[in-house]
Amino acid sequence: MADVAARAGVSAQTVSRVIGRPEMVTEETRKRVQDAIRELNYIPNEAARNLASNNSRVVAVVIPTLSSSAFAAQVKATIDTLELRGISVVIGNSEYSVLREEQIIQTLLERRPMGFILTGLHHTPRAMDLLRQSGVPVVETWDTDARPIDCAAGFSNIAAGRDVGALLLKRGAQRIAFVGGAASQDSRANGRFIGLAKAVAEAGLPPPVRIELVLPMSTQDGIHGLDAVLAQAPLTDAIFFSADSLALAALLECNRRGLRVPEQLAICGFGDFDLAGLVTPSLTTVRIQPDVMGRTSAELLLARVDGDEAPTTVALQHQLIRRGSA
Amino acid sequence: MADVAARAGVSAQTVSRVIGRPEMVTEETRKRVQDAIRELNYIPNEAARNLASNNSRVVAVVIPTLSSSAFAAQVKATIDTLELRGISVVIGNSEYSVLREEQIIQTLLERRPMGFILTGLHHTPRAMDLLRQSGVPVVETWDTDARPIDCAAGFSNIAAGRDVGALLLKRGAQRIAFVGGAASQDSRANGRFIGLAKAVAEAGLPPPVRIELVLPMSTQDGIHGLDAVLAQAPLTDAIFFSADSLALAALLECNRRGLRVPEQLAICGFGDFDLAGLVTPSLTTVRIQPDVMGRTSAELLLARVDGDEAPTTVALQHQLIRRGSA
DNA sequence: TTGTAAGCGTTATCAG
DNA sequence: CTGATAACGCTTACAA
Repeated sequence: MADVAARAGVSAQTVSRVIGRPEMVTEETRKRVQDAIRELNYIPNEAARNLASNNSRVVAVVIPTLSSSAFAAQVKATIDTLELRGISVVIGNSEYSVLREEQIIQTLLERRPMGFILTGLHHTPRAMDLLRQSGVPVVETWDTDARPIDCAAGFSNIAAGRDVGALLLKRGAQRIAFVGGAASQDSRANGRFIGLAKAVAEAGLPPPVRIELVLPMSTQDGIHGLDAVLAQAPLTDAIFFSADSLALAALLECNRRGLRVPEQLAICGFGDFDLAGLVTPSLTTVRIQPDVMGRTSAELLLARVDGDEAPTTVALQHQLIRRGSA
Repeated sequence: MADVAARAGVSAQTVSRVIGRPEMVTEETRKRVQDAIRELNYIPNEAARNLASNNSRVVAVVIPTLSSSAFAAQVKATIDTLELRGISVVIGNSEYSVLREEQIIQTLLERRPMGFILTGLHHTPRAMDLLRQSGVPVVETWDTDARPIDCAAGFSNIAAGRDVGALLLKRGAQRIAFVGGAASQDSRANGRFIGLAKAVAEAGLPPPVRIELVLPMSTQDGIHGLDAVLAQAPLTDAIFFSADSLALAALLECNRRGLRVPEQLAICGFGDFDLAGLVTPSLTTVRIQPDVMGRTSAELLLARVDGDEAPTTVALQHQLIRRGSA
């Protein structure tokens, strides 16, 4: 920066201004400085900037995994939104473990991020302490069924589960099963189960059979879930899978086995993956727009950072997509 | 840090050592300092560390998009590998544009990353200049068909395309078509086409029809590609799609239309997505292990940073997965 | 509008 | 093994 200043015949401070608040500098001076910057290929040192200005221009995003198209889409939208403001995103993978999440939060805190975007409302007490003490804004996503630390941009898994239950019942299902990530690892999936169970209970039917898959899970686990359901409750006439990947695998497996969907077994997924509408029968599912969640959570965080009076919870709506499989 | 030092009755420097090189401090002193750190909830300031040590502990990863399971898997593996060493990953989304990539590289350079992991071997001249001048190690992925800036961890798209061509020909295909991202946007897909065209030429057949899709593309585009091929070359008997998502969409559409795969139309994808083996007929495709690429590129970068004599190019092998669709 | 001085919180370096 | 001192490259705050 000193070199640039010398070359432009100004002080370092003026160079700093040209970079940070160009409008504070005469057009002529500005031009001279910008030329010098270009000629010297000067690239500001962000660490020095952070240290002096106490602003990292970094947002930390912690998700359970990147190998789910929904989380990937969410993160992509977050990155795109923040990139426009010159903010970088650092990603933490918790692998569906709140303990790892805590560890990651602690490490990322060293970068003094402008804020955290977390997945879900459930974290270790220590993680919440760390967050609170540091005073960084926190946006929680994917869940609005409990009180957020600070604010949230998500949807109600319970409501979504209940809607699925209602649809399945309306379709005539009597013995509904649920296949999803273990409740202890995935509280969002658990919320969907709770909603489903509520709808089933209200209809006066016995509680749904539940298969808990150990996370991280693969698409293949959809077949394992199907098998587990059929082994445990052979009369099951409808299965709600907590993710489309699982539902799709199961649906295709049913086709292969000659098990008629939805006549013998109705199937409902969650997430509305790209292929959901293309398989036969097409997959009934729930659309949640992870990209909107990614963008909204970023905007909410920015509003918090700017001190705007941001809403505590942005409730995104899920949408039941009724297709052929249920 | 001063507070911690005071509380532990040592100098700030000793606190720094306990954090950075604990082995240089007596066990007793170390313990005292660690207690003080815990009691005061001290969290080091990474920006100050970066500035003083001239080491950002950040690696920049630039990919075309995160909404492709292959790139997501790659990035996940990279994050997991680097996390172990306390290195954070910042992600840039180029949206398949080398211009945006250049812009992103310039911005990320401000963070003085330990290195860059880029996608492909094709970048703007200015981007390459920026990289060279900054002197950061660069690992390029997804392509080994040209000379890397620094080093590469990828596979040969040309070889993969050629293998697909050979398989399709062996299967009896006479009129092969290719559907993939526009060559100007996706040089990797272009490589696959080149390989395919080579195999076809060697067999003495007319060059394959080629449909270029504008990126970013959706799964649905697989159907558009299929339609475009059939419109342009109705006698086509085999299509090579540059991504499984496209191939899967097309395959399912063929099923719906009663177009028999592979009898009337053989289909080959690329990437071996989760569902590839589950559809009927199962999808013939090419496996490339993006997770291995993500891990390997990270390791290669670390080796470069450590000054180890790392190989210039790590050639990962693709694997033809012959299934039912071709 | 521009410049000067004083940090920002840490690590490198050298001395003890 | 531990401590003192001087950076690291920039921005804030104030002065001119």
